[in-house]
Amino acid sequence: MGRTTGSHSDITRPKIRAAALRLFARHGFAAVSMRALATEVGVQAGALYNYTPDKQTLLFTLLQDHMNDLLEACTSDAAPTALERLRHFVDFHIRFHADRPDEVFISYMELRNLTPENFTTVETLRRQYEDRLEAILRDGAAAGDFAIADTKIATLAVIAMLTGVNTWFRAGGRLSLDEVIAQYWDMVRKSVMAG
Amino acid sequence: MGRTTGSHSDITRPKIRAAALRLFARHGFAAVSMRALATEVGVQAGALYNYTPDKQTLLFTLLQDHMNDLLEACTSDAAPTALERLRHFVDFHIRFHADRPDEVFISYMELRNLTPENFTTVETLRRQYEDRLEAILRDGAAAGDFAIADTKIATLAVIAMLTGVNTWFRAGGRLSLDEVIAQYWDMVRKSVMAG
DNA sequence: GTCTATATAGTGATAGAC
DNA sequence: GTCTATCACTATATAGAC
Repeated sequence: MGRTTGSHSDITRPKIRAAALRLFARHGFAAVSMRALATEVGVQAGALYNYTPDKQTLLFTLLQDHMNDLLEACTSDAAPTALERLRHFVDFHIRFHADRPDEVFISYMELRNLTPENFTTVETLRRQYEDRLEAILRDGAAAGDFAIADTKIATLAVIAMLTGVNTWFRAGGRLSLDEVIAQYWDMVRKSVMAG
Repeated sequence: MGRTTGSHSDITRPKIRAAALRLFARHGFAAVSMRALATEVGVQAGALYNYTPDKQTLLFTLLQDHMNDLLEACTSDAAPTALERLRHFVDFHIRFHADRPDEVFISYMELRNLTPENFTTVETLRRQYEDRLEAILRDGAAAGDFAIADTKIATLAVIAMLTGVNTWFRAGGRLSLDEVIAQYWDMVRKSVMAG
């Protein structure tokens, strides 16, 4: 391939992505204008449309990519027991989400700003992630290690608890991420354990 | 007092409140125009300004009222043990929030659309509510009934888990609210209990 | 208290020069 | 690929008639 002869695509595209994540998380999708986004990137508003057909697609791409990253990173743990796989899930979930506060925030707050079709797509991916945890809980319950009345509710309860870390955790704060994970693991483990 | 001679204040004010709650929850504060709100109420846009000085104050009032209602309803339980007070808190929290899905949704999603001063006010009220739960957990830990590494983290973990019910629970669904509360109480109780 | 009309500013998206 | 300029529309908030 020849030179890019002045193309800024490789530079501008990631800058748009980073600026959109930051601004959408800070002010909300509806409150961020394409002009404000362009200013943050350092281009004029019209130039953004070389990278996205419209504002909606820009939001959808951010959310879809985030969910795909999550599913790809959430590898099935090879551990033999459900308890060990649950421990791995808790550790993974907190770490992965703590690393991407803006993506996580937008993924929860801006779902209602997706078109119905785009919402369905993202929702399907989210459901797949929940199913990974539910499978662990069901296995543990079947083996008699866990005492869970309803695995679906337990799944949602655990994920809500773990994702809640993002609302307050800041690196360099009173507690390290390892300490936080240790306490959440203690609480999650006890909450599902049998007698 | 005399007649209201044609005043619609007693009718229009609650209609504005109800319409704002519904529309802000459905589409987001920034995405709802004063015109759209007026249409939902059944008046012209200008008439709304007889009831609120601006859109920001309208949002702030909704959130502030919600937090005040929450703090007023969350009466200190007279139960002697921390375990019983915790059980009361779990039951109260889930029921109160299940009754007000729009208020709860807006209170979490639209905090960033408050001015800094208004945000601080609402945040202070939210902190007071968290303190009610933290006091229970601290008492239980001091009595040796609970095994909690850090009461602040445990407080946030439990509240995140309980509030998560609102993201999926719908009256008339597979499970009754009583069944849901029973399972969440089981998980919360186990998660904080000692040995 | 509600209306109509309006001031002032901003919106997403497009066209065409370079 | 980015720019300038622009279209068609919408936004919040206000003024004054009734």
